[in-house]
Amino acid sequence: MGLGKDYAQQQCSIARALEVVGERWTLLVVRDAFYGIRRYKDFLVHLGIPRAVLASRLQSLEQAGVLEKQRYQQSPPRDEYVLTEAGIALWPTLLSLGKWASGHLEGVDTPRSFLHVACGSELGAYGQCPACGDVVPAGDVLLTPRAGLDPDPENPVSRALLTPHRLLTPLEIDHTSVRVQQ
Amino acid sequence: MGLGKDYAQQQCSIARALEVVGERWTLLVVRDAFYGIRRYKDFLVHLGIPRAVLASRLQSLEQAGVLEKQRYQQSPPRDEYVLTEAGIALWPTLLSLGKWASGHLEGVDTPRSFLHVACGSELGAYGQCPACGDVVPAGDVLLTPRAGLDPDPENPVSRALLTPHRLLTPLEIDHTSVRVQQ
DNA sequence: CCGCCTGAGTTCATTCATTGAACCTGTCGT
DNA sequence: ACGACAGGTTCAATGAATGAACTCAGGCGG
Repeated sequence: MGLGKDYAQQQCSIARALEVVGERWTLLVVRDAFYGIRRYKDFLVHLGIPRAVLASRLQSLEQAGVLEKQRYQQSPPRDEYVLTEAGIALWPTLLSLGKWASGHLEGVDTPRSFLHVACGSELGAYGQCPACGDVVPAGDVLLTPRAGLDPDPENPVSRALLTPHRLLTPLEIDHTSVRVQQ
Repeated sequence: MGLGKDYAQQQCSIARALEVVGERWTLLVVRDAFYGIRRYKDFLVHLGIPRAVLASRLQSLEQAGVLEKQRYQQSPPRDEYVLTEAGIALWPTLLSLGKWASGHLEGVDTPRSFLHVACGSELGAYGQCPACGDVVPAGDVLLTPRAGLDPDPENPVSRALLTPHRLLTPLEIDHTSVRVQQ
């Protein structure tokens, strides 16, 4: 991002965080990684992001240690992008952003719930489970669509997200008859 | 920001949040507002942001209901920008961003601590006080400089932030002999 | 009353980033 | 041999950010 070489900024950890995840599209890529999206094409289809920008964001997230490339087939060689431990640690940030928008912006409905997979209760603002009281790790969060979610039926990734789904587990996507027109 | 008219994005609360606070500089303006900065000139001096960009960000934050203009003198008429309740609700997001950078990025030291003003203990990742156990509201957080913080002595806002300071309370800034050269 | 100062912007040319479309590359199935 | 496919790169056009200069209204000192 390059906020300049100013002292105040380089020293502030919030500014440093924003240099890594503050660019346009970056946090949406990370969100999708939590949702179980792992492949270039699936990010492309789900986000509607220009190919060059996606390639650039995946590369900088990898360099920052947020995502990691993992080979999922040898030939042709294909990699998928998986959240590292540092990437998974962004979960509270993403959750609090989402909770903020649902609670404080006009006209934002909440088309998905984040539930504690063990007990089914909806997470609080800090990611804690109101029933158990504990902070729920991202892998134990169940992403569940709610009434009002209106996905693009042409979009196989949106369709796959209609099924309740644990964060971080790979999404099963039906790629038959999909053209990426971009 | 305008991420396009895609359904998946418009419906996702994280994407909606990013449309409001996801642009370059925006979250740093909000951070400074938590630090007690309220005036155009002080944001300018502290952030080193271009004037036009600052004016545009302050305006969109006001429109989004994150900041509110308050008149602090009648003549000449001067306003300051103060966080609304919705703006204050961004505190968990900012804190988790900062904690993430300190904990998971290379070479990020933590030049400031966030302490619970009542007991002096340092906040955890979710803004909770490890001693009291409760989540500390932003107004009860004491921002404290730590060893290694190396402010620009020419910058009166950086200087003012050397004193431990409660979030959200206006910063007292010595404006004598400051030139804004930009 | 005059000229200068201050805070809070606006204007504008230059530079930089994003966009969308087209193209490229290695491999596979047929 | 041929097309499809995943995962990119290239490139022209557009839009946003930058930094410097300018504006404007209201004090203030002399």
